[in-house]
Amino acid sequence: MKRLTLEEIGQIAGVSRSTVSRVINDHPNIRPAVRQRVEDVIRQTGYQPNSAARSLASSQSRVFGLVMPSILQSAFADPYYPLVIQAISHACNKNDYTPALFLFQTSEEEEKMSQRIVASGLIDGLIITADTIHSTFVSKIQQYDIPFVQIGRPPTAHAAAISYVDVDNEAGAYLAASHLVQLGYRRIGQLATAHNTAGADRDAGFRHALADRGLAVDEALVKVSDFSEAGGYQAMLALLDEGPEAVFAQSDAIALGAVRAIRDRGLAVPEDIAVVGFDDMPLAANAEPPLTTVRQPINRTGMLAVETLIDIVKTTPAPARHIVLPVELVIRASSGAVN
Amino acid sequence: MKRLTLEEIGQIAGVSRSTVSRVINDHPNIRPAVRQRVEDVIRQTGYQPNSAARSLASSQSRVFGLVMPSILQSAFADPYYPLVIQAISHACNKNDYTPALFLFQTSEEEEKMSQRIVASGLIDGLIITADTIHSTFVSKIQQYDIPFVQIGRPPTAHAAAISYVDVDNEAGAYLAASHLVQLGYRRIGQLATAHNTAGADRDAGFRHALADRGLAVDEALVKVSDFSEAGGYQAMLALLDEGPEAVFAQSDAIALGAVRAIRDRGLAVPEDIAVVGFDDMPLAANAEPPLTTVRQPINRTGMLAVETLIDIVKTTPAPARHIVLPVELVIRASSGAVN
DNA sequence: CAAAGTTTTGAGAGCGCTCTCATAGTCAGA
DNA sequence: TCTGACTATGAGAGCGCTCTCAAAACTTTG
Repeated sequence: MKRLTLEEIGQIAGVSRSTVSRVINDHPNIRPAVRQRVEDVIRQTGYQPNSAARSLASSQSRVFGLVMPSILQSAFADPYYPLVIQAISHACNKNDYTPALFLFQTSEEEEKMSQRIVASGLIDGLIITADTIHSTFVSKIQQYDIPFVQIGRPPTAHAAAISYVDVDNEAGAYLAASHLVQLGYRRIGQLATAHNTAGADRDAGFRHALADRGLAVDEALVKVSDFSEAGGYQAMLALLDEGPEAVFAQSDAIALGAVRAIRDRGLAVPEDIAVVGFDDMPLAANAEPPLTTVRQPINRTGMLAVETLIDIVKTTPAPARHIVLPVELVIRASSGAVN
Repeated sequence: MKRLTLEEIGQIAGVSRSTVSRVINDHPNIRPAVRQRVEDVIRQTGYQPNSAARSLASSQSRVFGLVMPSILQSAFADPYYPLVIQAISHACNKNDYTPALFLFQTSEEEEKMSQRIVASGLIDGLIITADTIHSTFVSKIQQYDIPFVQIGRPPTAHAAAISYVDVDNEAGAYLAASHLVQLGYRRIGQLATAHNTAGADRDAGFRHALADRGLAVDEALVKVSDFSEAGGYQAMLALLDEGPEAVFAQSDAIALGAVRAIRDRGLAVPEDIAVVGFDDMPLAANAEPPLTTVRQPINRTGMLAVETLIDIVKTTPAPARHIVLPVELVIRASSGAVN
């Protein structure tokens, strides 16, 4: 199955290379009959334009890089990332872009790859996620003129200049915490996370909710975890010593770990301690008890990240775009509101 | 930061484009002094060869496609896949290849993309994983001359002609089941899976182990699950009615679901029912109780898949390579062997 | 029906590399 | 010092597209 060229397709269809190129790129001003004829030949031969030649001539590759600058074992264990990857992959497929994956496990790896990513012309734009507050990747990438969008709000200092797609973490946490207050719980704990803006925003929402209802936040009831189930388990064990009535976990994985810890101490959810999570991962609904949680639209997040990036690539230089998607509270048994 | 070309690097270093090209591609027969001078200029300027031009001229892109032909929600929920992706990404980084991600959620998506993947020249080779027995992707791809390796054994009918990297699922299951028999359990159940060769091989190992020790397999004690925690939970619920003393789960996620089901019925692991998993995911060690399981070398699997593919790309046509990696039993508390 | 405009098509250069082939440079041996 | 055998370097074609510009084919209009 020898690979054909534009020239050969043109020969078969009796037109020039240029005309075939016009048909492929959907240019106007082609006689309908000619367009039809060319399209038929393309379909029959299964012709696919050579992407190297294309990107050399047009200087764009239709490849996006999906970058996760600081992937730790524990970070990738969070089922959130596979879902994001899936969403982005789907959005790329739909828009005729190819997603290339760049995961960095060490800073040497990051260092080595950055240069390649930025300067080889292989990549038209970057979607950056799983970035931590202390990461230097974004500031490094900003020095080059490669377009990028971040998933999740960047640290405040840079947020204005960077395009990003985020979910309304603060509102979500506010919803979750308010829910617990309204159910009558007073000693409300939080399983928080560090070094990421999502965690910071969820923390802020949690605090606002309590404050708005006249409750003081007892710092002893706030424990720091990572985003894993195991982290949630450990943090909850510590929290249990403080005798909480309810707990807001910053992710579903953390919440599940918390539930396990609570039960291992011989207590029941929600009878003894109510639990609310965040994310609404598939496993939240299947958990025992089903988890009250804050649903975030991962698919839309991925889709919008890709579409925004396409937009930026087309119109560079463009003002930074900031998209914040709404979230919703999903009430299930773990918070004690339904039985 | 304008992008430089070979020609310009040559000008700065006082040599021709050809010589610079030789330096970059590590050709012999360059005076050490010249090579040094050129390398200095490259380093100082941060020059990166344009990858489109490179692949147009050399007709290879140094991009591999990572294909998951039939990704269901539940399949991707298995923490196994993120780890495989991570391993492959790492191996690609190391070997100066870029991994492009192709996840197909529907067969239309698969259809649309296959042609692009195969004929556009963007991709030098394919790593295929998460393929089911009924998938048609591999047979479709075989009609083209694009090199590929599969992760996991293909169905027997095609296995001989296809290069793959697998782990010794049968031996692992044999180890796991033997372990349970040796501990004195007799009514040993299995939480199995369908439509995948790994599951079939683990099933075979399970049965051999029982047979070798004179135990008959009670088919009522074999329940089919998918690879998710929720699936394991449901299947275990069904299995519990048959009164098993021990259970071999075909994955850690399934095992964790099983543990949850057992406890929900008020029974204890391992006191009432022993549980053994497969995979040795990070969460197996952190589970409560820690999970006895079969460790498979995911990192090596990914690394070998990439290295094998590189080899095949270089030497096409090449005989199919079959690599089967050893696994080992990791004994923890859930099987009742340690307390 | 000719002139002027408009639409459609083709020719040709060029994108930044690789790779072959020819030439310039180096060195040993006579 | 000159010749033959290497080794090191450069020139040039070509990879398969896109895109500009000019020419050809058609329309419209006075």
